[in-house]
Amino acid sequence: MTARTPDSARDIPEATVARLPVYLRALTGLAEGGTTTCSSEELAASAGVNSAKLRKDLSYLGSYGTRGVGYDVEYLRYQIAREIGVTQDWPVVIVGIGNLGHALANYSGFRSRGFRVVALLDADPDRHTDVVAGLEVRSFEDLETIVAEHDVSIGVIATPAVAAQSVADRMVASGITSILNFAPTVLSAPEGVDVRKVDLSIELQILAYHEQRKAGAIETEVLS
Amino acid sequence: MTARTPDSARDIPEATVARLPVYLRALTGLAEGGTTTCSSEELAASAGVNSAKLRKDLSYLGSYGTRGVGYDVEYLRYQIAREIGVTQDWPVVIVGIGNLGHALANYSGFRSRGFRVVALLDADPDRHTDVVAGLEVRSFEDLETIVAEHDVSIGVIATPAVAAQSVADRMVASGITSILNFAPTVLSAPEGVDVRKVDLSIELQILAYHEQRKAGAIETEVLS
DNA sequence: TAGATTGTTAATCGATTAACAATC
DNA sequence: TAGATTGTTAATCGATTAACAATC
Repeated sequence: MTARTPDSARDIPEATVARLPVYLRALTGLAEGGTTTCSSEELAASAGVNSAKLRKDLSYLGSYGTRGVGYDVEYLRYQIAREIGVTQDWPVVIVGIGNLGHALANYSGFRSRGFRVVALLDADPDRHTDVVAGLEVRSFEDLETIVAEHDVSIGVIATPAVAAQSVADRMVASGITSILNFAPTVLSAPEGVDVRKVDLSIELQILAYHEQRKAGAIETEVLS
Repeated sequence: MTARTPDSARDIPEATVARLPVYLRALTGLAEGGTTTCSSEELAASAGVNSAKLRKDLSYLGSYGTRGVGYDVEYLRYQIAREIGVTQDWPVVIVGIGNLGHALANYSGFRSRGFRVVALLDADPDRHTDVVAGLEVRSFEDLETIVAEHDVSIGVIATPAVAAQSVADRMVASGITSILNFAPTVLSAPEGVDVRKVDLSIELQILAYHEQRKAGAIETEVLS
């Protein structure tokens, strides 16, 4: 009867969840470099966070370190991977095989992190002859069949903005419960369906905002 | 002598800055749909946030609404665009013209939001004959010349992870002060240089984490 | 034992939200 | 004036951070 119950994995703060993949990547890097043990200070440095935050984050998962020593790289890596759920294989479908869908289909970082692209779908029949990343581009009409066949729960949307909501609705209807949206539009989805958005131009706009303020500061200096 | 000084644009919270581009997009959508006036409630709905947060965010910029009436869509759109800095044109270079660089170069959302891709660079000479999105792919060696010529302050990195840090260093040396990094690695940059990261697989891992917990919840239900 | 480093506490900081006075 | 909706206040919530007791 210890204080640490196996499934106390319950409420990990969102901010921590978002950093776990970063720690995972850092640990993989350390392991590849031959490091077998590391301190919170070292791991924090390779993940680009401060060590207090790292230790606090890890404390939500359990006590996987050794005081006075640090963390076993391989052991911690496995524990985090298990916590995120990437020790298992996640089948994924990508809808919208334009430039971005093409890039996503070929992105090796998915496969190496537990995601397996099982199908590429596009509404445009002209694309159905294409083979991208070793997969034939199929009709969007095949969505339900594919989701059922491969037990897909994660869908990626890389269509134009106008099509995104109807694709999302159809994904939800077919049984998908997590959506990664690259289309520049806000999607609505029922309770229980997670939607995350990656917006390329928003990141650039945030940089522009700060850049503008830098320029402003210089102007002020020059004028004063 | 009002309470609102034009340059009190000073300290806008980071969380607010990150949402301004979302509001901008929502306003553009409303304008295209023919809406000329909207309430905070309506705008919040199309941006996918709650209205209290929206009003609080807008209050950092100034008082651009009318009590009892709402906001003039076009006026507010302009004010936000000005605040972000996208009323001016930002020249951008993209380094690394693989699948992702290709997609980024062709992404129309950049151009339409005040970003102009002035050059595509790649270290691989085999790619230097390619024309992508109407631009010739040039040698990475041309970076300094291009940055100076077009007064580029924003760089986009879409290279493999191993090359990213050296590309970033070279960008900084050439005068670039904002970097958007798509390579799956943590970049270090000197004080005064902003780095933002977009990591495709991290978003998918966050979804997997939540998906796994849904599955766990179902299992628990079945077992009980 | 002495030195090192974790895991946790508590203080601080920033973000969200509801409620409502101000005001069109 | 009455109704509507903003802009702001204040309370709450969650995230970050420094500091340090626990412990290898």
